[in-house]
This record gives sequence, C-alpha cells and structure tokens, in this order.
Amino acid sequence: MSAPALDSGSIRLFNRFLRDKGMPVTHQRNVVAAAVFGSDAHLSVDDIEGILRSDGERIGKATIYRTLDLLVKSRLVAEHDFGEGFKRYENRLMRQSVHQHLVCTHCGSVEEFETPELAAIEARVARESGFRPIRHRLVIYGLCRECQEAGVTFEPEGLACPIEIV
Amino acid sequence: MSAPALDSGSIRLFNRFLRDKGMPVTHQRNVVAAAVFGSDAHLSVDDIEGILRSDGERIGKATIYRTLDLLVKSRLVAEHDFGEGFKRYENRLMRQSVHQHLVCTHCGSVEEFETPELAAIEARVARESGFRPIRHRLVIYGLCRECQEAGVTFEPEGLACPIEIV
DNA sequence: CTCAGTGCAAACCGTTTGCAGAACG
DNA sequence: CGTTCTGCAAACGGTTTGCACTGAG
Repeated sequence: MSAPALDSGSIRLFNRFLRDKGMPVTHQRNVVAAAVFGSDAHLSVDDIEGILRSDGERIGKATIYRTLDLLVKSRLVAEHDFGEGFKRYENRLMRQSVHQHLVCTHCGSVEEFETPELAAIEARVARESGFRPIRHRLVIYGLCRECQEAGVTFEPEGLACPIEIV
Repeated sequence: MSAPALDSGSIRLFNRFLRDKGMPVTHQRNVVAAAVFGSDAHLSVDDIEGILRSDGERIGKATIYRTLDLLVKSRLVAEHDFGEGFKRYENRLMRQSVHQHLVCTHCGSVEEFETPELAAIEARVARESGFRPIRHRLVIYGLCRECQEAGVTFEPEGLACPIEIV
C-alpha cells in the first residue's frame, strides 16, 4: 500500500461525487480515500492515520474525519460501530454490498456474512407493526474459529445470574 | 413514579445480587435501580437523572454510572447503543427476555420485536464459518407508524449515489 | 482572486477516575 | 471501626469546531 492507487476507479467515483457537489478535489481527500479504498479491512481512524503516515503523508486528524464524512455521504464507504468506543470504516466497493458482521469478543477480528433472511424479517416487521424499515444492522458477537482453536472459552461475564433463582 | 418501588421483587433480586457479591446495599443503589425497574422505556443516563431529580433524590452522575454497571453485570438490566452517542438502559424483567429493536430515525422512538429467525441464522453462521455465536444485536432503523402518518418521508441522505453510475 | 479546505489546538460530551468525607456491615 | 461507597471535580478519549492560513478553481 506504499503507492496509493490515486487513479483507481474508486477514487474516480469519489472525485465525480465531489465535482457533482461543487466541492474541490484536493490531495488530502484523495489520499484519505485511497487509504480506505486500498484496504478491505474495517479501519479505525487511527488505522487510517497509520496508513497515511507510513505512506509519508502528514494529514491532520480533523481532515481525516471530514473526508470520512464525505466518503460516507457518497455511499462509497460504510461506517460501523461495533461497541468498541470508536467507529470503523469499510470500503463498500469490491465487496458484496449487503452483509452483516461477526465480531470476535476475544481478539476483535471482524468477519462478514450474508443474511438473505433479513429481508423476510423486515417484511414481517413492517406487516406486523407498521414500522417502515430503511436499513438494519446485525452484529453477532462470539468467538472466531482461531480463538476457539487456541483454547479460548466463553465465561458468562463472571457474575451469577439471579433471574432464574426467583 | 414518585414513589419508587424500593420493595419490589426486582429490587429484592438486585439486593440479593449485591449481598452475594459481598457488596453493601446502599440507598443510592436502590434508588437508581428503582428508577430503571420502574420504567419500561429505554432510558438514557440523563433520563434516569431526571427521574431521580423528580423523585427528590440528588444522586451524583458517577454513582448512576457505577450502579448501572452493577445492574448490567447482574443481568437485571440490558445496555444498548443505538448509535445516538450515548447508551440506553432497559429493565430486563417484566418483558420477554429476547427481543430486538426498531429505532425511528425521525423521532428516536424505540419499539421491540421478536426474531425467532435469528437462532437459525446463528446456527447457519456457526456451521458455515466455524464462528461460535454468543450474543447478537439486530437493530432495524426506519420510520415508526406515527411518523409515517404525520407525513414524514425518507429522503436518501440528500446526496446522490454514484455507485450505480459506474 | 475568491472561496472552500486544511491544520492546529481548543472545545465538546458522554463516561471514567482520584480522592476526601460519609455510610454500610 | 475498617472497608466500601458517594459526590465532586478533574481527567479521559473519540470526535467536532473555530480560526488563521493555504490551496483549488
């Protein structure tokens, strides 16, 4: 990733988006976008800052946040909150558009999976409650295969559950 | 809610939990717990602070946070993050234990719904990827019936999507 | 040349923590 | 009475914002 693909198709789409909005195409915006488009991971802002630094780019955190905002609005990048206390960003191109996430509670790794069943759930909810679904987020927390094979086990939060002792 | 049910069954369970852990049962803990057990809403810390204030109780925010931590650990209360920038807490007793949430993106209201389908999804994921599911969170964002009837419509984020124009 | 973007640092805001004094057991 | 809790206020950490300066168009 030492040579960010500033001329990739994703960057081209982002630049078109900026021009459509009458916003300047700047070096910083393209460099931040290239860092996200050049990875298929779920990146934190610190991850992105690290990529930029290792590319020799010195870009303020505020600009990273402001550019991520544009990328999310352009729909080229998705924002996620896995409950870690900060957000993660993922390139939406080069991957199946609709997927949910498996988050390992031990090592923090994130896998993706598809859920064709969710469309039926949304339809049922709309029918039963009159709610109009627009988007959804399903996160399954658990132990990834690697952690299980490493012998990690799940201990129920360390505290007894008094509910069933009523 | 002006007279918190300090002698309710939920409080009794919480007190038993504290005693089991060798922790003191204090007035503050019981009052915070009563505020949560006395509501079936999804309360923010500010909501809880308001309930306590209207009950004439003057309890520091730090104590509210510390008590909520205990309530969550006791499994009597569930913690939720609907992406609003703060957490919400819900009484787990007096409601069906397993449910997911519908969050209205316009008025912020939260409804609950059950998803028997999720067990099958988890089983499939475990089979296909070796991941071991422990818990999940499904949130469907959209427009509640009331907002729809009030004429609120969904406009797709205000910005065009260049993806399909590739 | 003009207006928007950038970088810095300070502000923000929900949450956590340190510590002196109060309360539980 | 010793140990834990409480309240206050300060610290924290990710994110946002104000403002002088730089750079795109």
